[in-house]
Amino acid sequence: MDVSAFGEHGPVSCRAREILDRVGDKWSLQVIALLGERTKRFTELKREIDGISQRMLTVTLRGLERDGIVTRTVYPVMPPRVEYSLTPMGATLMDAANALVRWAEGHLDEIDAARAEYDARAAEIEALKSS
Amino acid sequence: MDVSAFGEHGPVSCRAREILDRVGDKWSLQVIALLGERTKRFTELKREIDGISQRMLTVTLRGLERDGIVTRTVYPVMPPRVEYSLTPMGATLMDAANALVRWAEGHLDEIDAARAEYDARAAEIEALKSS
DNA sequence: CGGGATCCAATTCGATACTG
DNA sequence: CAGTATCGAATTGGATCCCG
Repeated sequence: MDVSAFGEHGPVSCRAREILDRVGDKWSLQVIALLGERTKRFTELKREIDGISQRMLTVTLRGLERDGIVTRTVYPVMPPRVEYSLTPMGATLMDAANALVRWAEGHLDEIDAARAEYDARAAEIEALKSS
Repeated sequence: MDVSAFGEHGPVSCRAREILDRVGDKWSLQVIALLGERTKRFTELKREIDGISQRMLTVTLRGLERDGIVTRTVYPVMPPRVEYSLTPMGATLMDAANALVRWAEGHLDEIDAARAEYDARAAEIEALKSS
């Protein structure tokens, strides 16, 4: 197991966490995934991401734009037309995130099982305490 | 660009987000990284993770344990001795997370630069508005 | 030593209303 | 259409105290 990728003892992985804050937040990954398909407009993204509020889509896109992961192109027409797409750096991020997404999909059942067992055991212990 | 790993249109990536919530939270990744080195005790982890409170270390470890990512071994001695280590599944998660951590480390400078440029441009626009 | 329980502050996020 | 602004609810996390 190669631990060095996380840094010697902490500080580096601490820096890495800043990026995980970005990609790991509630919506960024889905936005990146959808923009990986192709350039999309604001409303298009909002329609495709179930449950996101307009506010959070704006906040998420601004954050990704600030970090150089997506580009925002405004066409000065009426009504306004704004298009979002991944930067080259954003595309490489999507590739890296794929490893984690694949892991998640591949272990969902295992995790569900682990949770069920853990919760069952916790309930058992709870039952013992009241007896 | 392979988008299929994120699912057809949303629901799957939604499930995947549950796992990113786990690995992407404030401390899990660092805990996993440290346990990747070797089995460690509670206090050892607390000492090595800068800034973590005892409460959050407990909460983080419980969550990882519930998901079957770490094991918790209690030795019934006085004073108490509790050891944590990665499960086999936890080890594979660490491998997957490495891709993202490497990406983060490799793009920190680029992201910092993008942020600086974005902020500078925002400040410029702000200056224009007040003139 | 390894927590559990509680309280409090900060942050996050959704709903709503308004705008060029 | 694509936002901005504001408010309040919910969540998160730190500090503190206590216990076996």
